[in-house]
Parts: sequence; structure tokens; C-alpha cells
Amino acid sequence: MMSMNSKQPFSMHPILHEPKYNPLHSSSEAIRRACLPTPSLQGNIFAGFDETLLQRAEALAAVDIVAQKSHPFKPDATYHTMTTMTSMTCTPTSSSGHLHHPSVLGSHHHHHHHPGHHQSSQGMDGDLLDHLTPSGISLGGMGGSDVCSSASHNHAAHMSAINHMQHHHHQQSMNMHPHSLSHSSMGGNGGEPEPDPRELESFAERFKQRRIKLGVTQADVGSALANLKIPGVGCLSQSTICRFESLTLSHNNMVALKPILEAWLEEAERAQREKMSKPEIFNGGDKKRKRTSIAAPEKRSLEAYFAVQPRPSSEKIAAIAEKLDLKKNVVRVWFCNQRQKQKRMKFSAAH
DNA sequence: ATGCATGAGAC
DNA sequence: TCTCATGCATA
Repeated sequence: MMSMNSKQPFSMHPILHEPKYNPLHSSSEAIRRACLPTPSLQGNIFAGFDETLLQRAEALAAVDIVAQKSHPFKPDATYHTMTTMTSMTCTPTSSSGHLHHPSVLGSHHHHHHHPGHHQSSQGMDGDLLDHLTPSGISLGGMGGSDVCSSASHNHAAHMSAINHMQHHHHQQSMNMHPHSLSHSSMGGNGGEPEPDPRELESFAERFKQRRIKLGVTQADVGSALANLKIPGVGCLSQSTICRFESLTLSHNNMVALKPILEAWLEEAERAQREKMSKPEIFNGGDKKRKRTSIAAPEKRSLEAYFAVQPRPSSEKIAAIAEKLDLKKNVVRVWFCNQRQKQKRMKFSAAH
């Protein structure tokens, strides 16, 4: 058996809502748009985006497909993993009813109306999609830092400090709501105004450096955040920490998270110093969501469609879904995520 | 590190 | 319905 997985927080249950969350929605949008280069395909697209273009896109995709290696995957190959990993929540009461309904195939409404938006410009920058990060840190650094669960793990020495602060208070379920993380950076800025992309970039790098120095994993950081007891801030996932470090979050998100992570860093280092100063030592059934896997050929087609029309209407999505033999919702979500990716942190490229 | 997904809030 | 912030699951 080699099931040594890094336990992840798994405790996000939207509970607390800040009075209001209104980030620089439109402003950021405007910025992004302004930064995005002009597309090459635009006018024609809207003129007659129909079967013709769909087919063309598909044809292109097909060409690409054969040009590559075909995969043995099937269109709707999904992985079933009924592993029972008793992971707990940060919430002490552990009564967080995670109501996840993976089966969302009930999207059969075909209203043919789309927002009056005109995302005419959505061309592709040179290096748009993903960018690599010079991260060489290993993921399975250590083996134990369950925040709230008192799992029996051998805490490495370098983790002591952090575990220390984690074990102290795991009382309130102050899990911040996803959307409550923000800070008005659109008007009355007076607290921590640092919309500087460069600043964020350097911070992210320093953060990672220091984090590693502390011997803490991204998951640990995410979990430990809850112990900071910052109003409206709970724990975050390894994913988010990772994305923060690699700058693959939206600018607003980066800006919002920075002070929080900064606070954690300070605290963690303080704790470690404290530990160093004193030669004391510490001794230290549920169903899982299924992740759909879109096969390469289908993905290829989706990308082709996306290049033509990043924001297909509900009906287009349905059509595409049928052609590719995928659930409509899967296709819809794919487009959403694709848009996010395209948009996300296009900052670095523009700054 | 990243792909696919959920959910709240904005349109 | 879309966007955005985030997350679980997985490569």
C-alpha cells in the first residue's frame, strides 16, 4: 500500500457571507479587455457562426487529432473512485453538510438568449494558456499536518512550529466564504493598497521561498490560515496556495490573498523563532466527486470551437455537446473554465 | 500543478 | 447565464 496522500483541508462550506462583495468587477474587466490584443477573427464569426463554422472548427480539430497520437480514451470516460478517505473539516462540529451533487445533468433548458455582451475581442495572445513555474518543490514533503483532525501522523521536526499553531485553536468554523475575500480597491483605498503587479509577483516568489524554508507545504499553509483567525478568513486549499505562488489567479484574487498569506508567513516565522529559542520538543464515508476527463480528441474540438466563439450560446453548447457526445453541462463548464484561463492573470503578460 | 466543478452574486 | 473565487480529484 502506498496510499500516502496529503490530506487536504476539504472544508469549504459557504456559510458566512460578508455584507457585500463587490470587487473591481467591471473595472478589472475593463482592464483586461484593454490589455488584450485585438483578435483576428471577429466580424465574420458573429455574422454566420453556424453549422458551417462548427464543422470547420471540427474539421480543423480532426486534422489535428490525426496529426497527433490518438488516445484510447472514450468520450465520457470518467473515473470512479469510491475511496473512503475520512477527511475531516476544519469546522469543529464537523457537521458541515457537504452537499455536493456531482450529477448535474438536469440542464435541459434551451433559452436562446444571451447577455448583451460583445466579447468581440478575445483573440489569443502569444503565450496565453498556461505558463510553467520554476517550482521544484516536492509535493509530498512531509506527512502530517491535519489541521483539525487529530490524525496520527509523525510530525517532522520542521513542522513543529507550524503544527504548534495549528493545534492550538481549531475552534471556530470561521470559514470564510469564497466570495467574501476582497478588499475595496476600487475607490476608497486606505488599508493595503498595492495593486502593483510587480509587487505581487515578487511577493509570491518570496512567499514560496520562505514557505519552503519553513518546511511547510502548500496544503499546510492553506489549513493553517484558519488559525490566524482573521475575520472572514478560513482555510484555503492547496490549489489556491499553489495558484497564488504561481500567479495563476486573477489580479483581484491575488491582491485579496496577499495580506492574508503575508500574515500567515509572519506568524509562522514568529512561531518557528519561538520554537528555536526554546529547546522544547513536541510529540507529537463519503462519496467523492468524480472528475470528468475529456479525451484529447474532444478537447481538441472544444478548443477549436473556442477559438471561433469563446462564448457560445446555450444552444451552441448543446450542439457541441451532442457532437462530441459529452454532457451539455460539461461543455458549458469547459467553456467557462477556458474563459477564466484565458483571462486569468493575463496580467503578467501585460505587465 | 492543473483539469473539471460548484456556488454566490452580478447582469 | 456568466463571472469569479475556490475546491476536489488527479496526473
